[in-house]
Amino acid sequence: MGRTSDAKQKLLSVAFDLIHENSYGTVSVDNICSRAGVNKGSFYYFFKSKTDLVTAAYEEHWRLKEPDYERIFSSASPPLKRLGLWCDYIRATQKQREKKYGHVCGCPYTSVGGELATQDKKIRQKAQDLIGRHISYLVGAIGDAILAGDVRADDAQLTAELVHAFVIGLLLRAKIYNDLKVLRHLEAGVFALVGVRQP
Amino acid sequence: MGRTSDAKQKLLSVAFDLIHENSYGTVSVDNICSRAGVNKGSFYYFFKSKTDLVTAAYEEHWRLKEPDYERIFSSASPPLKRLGLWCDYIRATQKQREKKYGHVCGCPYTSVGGELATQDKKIRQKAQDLIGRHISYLVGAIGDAILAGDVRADDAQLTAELVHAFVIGLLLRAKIYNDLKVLRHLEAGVFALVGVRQP
DNA sequence: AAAATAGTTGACTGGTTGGATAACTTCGGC
DNA sequence: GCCGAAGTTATCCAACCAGTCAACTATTTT
Repeated sequence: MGRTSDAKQKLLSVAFDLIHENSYGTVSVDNICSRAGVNKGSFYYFFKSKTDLVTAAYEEHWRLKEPDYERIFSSASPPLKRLGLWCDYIRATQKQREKKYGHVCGCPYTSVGGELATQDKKIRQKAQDLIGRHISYLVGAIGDAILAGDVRADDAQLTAELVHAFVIGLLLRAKIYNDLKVLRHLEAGVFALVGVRQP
Repeated sequence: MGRTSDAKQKLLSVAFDLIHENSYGTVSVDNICSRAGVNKGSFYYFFKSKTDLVTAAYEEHWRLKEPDYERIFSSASPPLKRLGLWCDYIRATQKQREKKYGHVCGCPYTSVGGELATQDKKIRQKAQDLIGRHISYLVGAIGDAILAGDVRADDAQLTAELVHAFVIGLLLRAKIYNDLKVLRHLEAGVFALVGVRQP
């Protein structure tokens, strides 16, 4: 009952775009509202603070991405293949965003997580949460690779964390250099970290 | 001639601390001035903008750190030993800053570089510049390791870039998790990336 | 001691910030 | 056809923002 609206969805999507393209600190609630075509009063009807909006926007973003992760990390593919598909997916996503935003923008979760880690507990926790979900997909693939004997690594959780660190680091480099060529050696690094036996 | 002052140095050091502890976006010129005990008029006597201050503060910070890098990467030590010393140095620095700031703060250059990569060209370029100086030390050590046959890697520049990506990624993880334990496996990752032959 | 230089002061500007609010409109269910 | 829930609107605010400025003071050179 009552009237319906797509304002909330619009705010979530615009907030994600604007903050990913710029940064949390340089995007104001006014910016988000005017780009979304929503009044500020409506904004505070749906969200109790800027922090709140951001955590919701990132949660929503992951919700939309998760099916892709399910597909990529499906046990239909052999474990090392899954890691390769994941690398391809990251490159494709970054390429598409570069086109959309006119800039390489790196990893959305760790960008905002890093920016606000020391200042906003809720955002830091949401970043941890989303990172954890990524890592558990990696743990699955790396664990299977270990079982299959494809790989020198022996601790799937630890190795997944190192691989994740490498990938977000490479994405950060790509953002700072504004250059997708930085991502050329994504697989090389990932495979070196898991210790693939023979090319 | 004319009167002398340590206000400029004070501003550089306070700006570095405050921005590293928080972020560029949440630290204002007023914050920096009041913590440094300097009036805003004096600030704009020494620096023409906030951007200007930040690039100068990071340049100054590197100037003070460089002697440590000269020592760590001195060819007096065998190449893999240099990488080990570097990992120890990173952990020690992070530990000391955690104590000082009450928080794990990650890599100062890539934090601010990532925050402003899409928005402030001068800061992005300064970040690239400082990263480049770090990497050239890594290239030296990895190049020597390759010559000595210690390592499976064969392209020092490329490998140094991957190692750097891994390290800034791990530092970002440590910041987001506010936990130095994340850095426990720093060497493990670095050595896996360069492909050390036998433990 | 005068002139030139180097640094200081604090009030000021115009615009923006996150957030609040009260009156209003639109709608589904009865 | 009316009631209450859901969403909208315009306006307001105090705090804060980066940056400006003209008057002032301390120091060194001549």
